[in-house]
Amino acid sequence: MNPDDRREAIIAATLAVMQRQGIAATTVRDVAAELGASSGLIHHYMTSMDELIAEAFERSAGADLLATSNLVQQGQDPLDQLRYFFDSYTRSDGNSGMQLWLDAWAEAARRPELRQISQRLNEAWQQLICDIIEGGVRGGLMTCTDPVAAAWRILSLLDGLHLQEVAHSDSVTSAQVSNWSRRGAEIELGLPPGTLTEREPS
Amino acid sequence: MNPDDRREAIIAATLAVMQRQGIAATTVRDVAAELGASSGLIHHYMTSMDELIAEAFERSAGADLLATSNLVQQGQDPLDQLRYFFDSYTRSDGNSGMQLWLDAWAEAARRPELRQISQRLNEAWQQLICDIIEGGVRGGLMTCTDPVAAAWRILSLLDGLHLQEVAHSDSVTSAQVSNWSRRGAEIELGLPPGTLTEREPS
DNA sequence: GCACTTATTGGACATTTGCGCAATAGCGTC
DNA sequence: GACGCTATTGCGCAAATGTCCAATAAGTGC
Repeated sequence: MNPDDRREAIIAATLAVMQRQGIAATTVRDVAAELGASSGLIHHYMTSMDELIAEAFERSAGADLLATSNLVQQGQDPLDQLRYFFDSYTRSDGNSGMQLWLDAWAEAARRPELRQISQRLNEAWQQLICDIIEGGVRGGLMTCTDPVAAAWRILSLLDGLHLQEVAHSDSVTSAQVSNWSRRGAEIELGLPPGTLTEREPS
Repeated sequence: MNPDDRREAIIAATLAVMQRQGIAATTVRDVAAELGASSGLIHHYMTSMDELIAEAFERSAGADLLATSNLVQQGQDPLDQLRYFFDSYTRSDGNSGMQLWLDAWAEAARRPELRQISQRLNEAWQQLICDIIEGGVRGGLMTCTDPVAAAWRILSLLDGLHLQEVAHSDSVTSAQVSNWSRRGAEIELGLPPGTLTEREPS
């Protein structure tokens, strides 16, 4: 197989294992089994386990960010963009992605490569929200005196609620994450209740 | 040594190792070394590694909750209580406590006993905030139509910001966590800016 | 002093881990 | 068809880990 393709296949297999078992429980042998290849092959392409994990996480989390960013672009105005943002962030396609983030945040203190990636991606998420807010304020659609702080708050609120949902699904449900976070953003930006309500699937 | 004291000593040693190396990297042998005893002794008092970790985490996180709860009691009115709450939650005595929470949330999916404890404690934190809000609404000091949701939002916002501070200290600083979360609560509860500002250390 | 309980030790055991290495297979080039 | 490069294999190694267990030390009540 083409080396580049093989590398991609290894990363994809790693991601599958990571989503199924978590970062800490991902082993070279599991990845090899997922790939249907030998464990030696993984080391032929990757220097170390850490590199493998960091690369796989970046691939997954980066794709999510890009997807959301693209979806936001489709919004007609800042309010519409924010609605798209929440639709994308609170979509309920399993929580494997969020569990990965939980692992990454916890491991960040001890894995420098992973830390760098998660920090960069989180800042990009914040920037995405910040741009929407600044557009909304300019257009007179939103009220906000400190878009940077507000963007961090909205992102942190979402992450904090998602965290509860993933870690303690009995405490906070997926629907509550969606409703409560949207309502929080409405309050934050001086929007009437219901402005950011989820689109009805047609 | 007295069995009860010995048990406490084991838990204290476990906590020290957990804070130094993280939950996932805490081993029985490390705890034994920290204690200056043999590894067999740990298993003589604890059924399993999971129980050991869960108990140590509960001891630490439970003490934090109790301390904050006691401090909140000293507040003269709900606004004062909320101020005490933020003072306690955003105090900067190192982040080892928050790193433990990050580890616990990430591990919750894979360690049922730990999950149960973290869930119970998080619900208690939410309840603490919820009680303050309900008192504030009753007294006409705060505006809030859904105290349960608002309490989850304030807690999640704090956790989400702290998370950024602990995982990516370059992105969000301790002071920003304090300022931004207090401002967020003011917006949430319809309070004038500055109402929840940190007390000046006299 | 003697039996009995319990705290404590130190190491054995099976398993799992990341990683390395010698051997093999596959494929393109002359 | 021979050669050479590299992808790939499969196994082995050393280290680490949770758990268990037989042996010993230390009390403790009679």
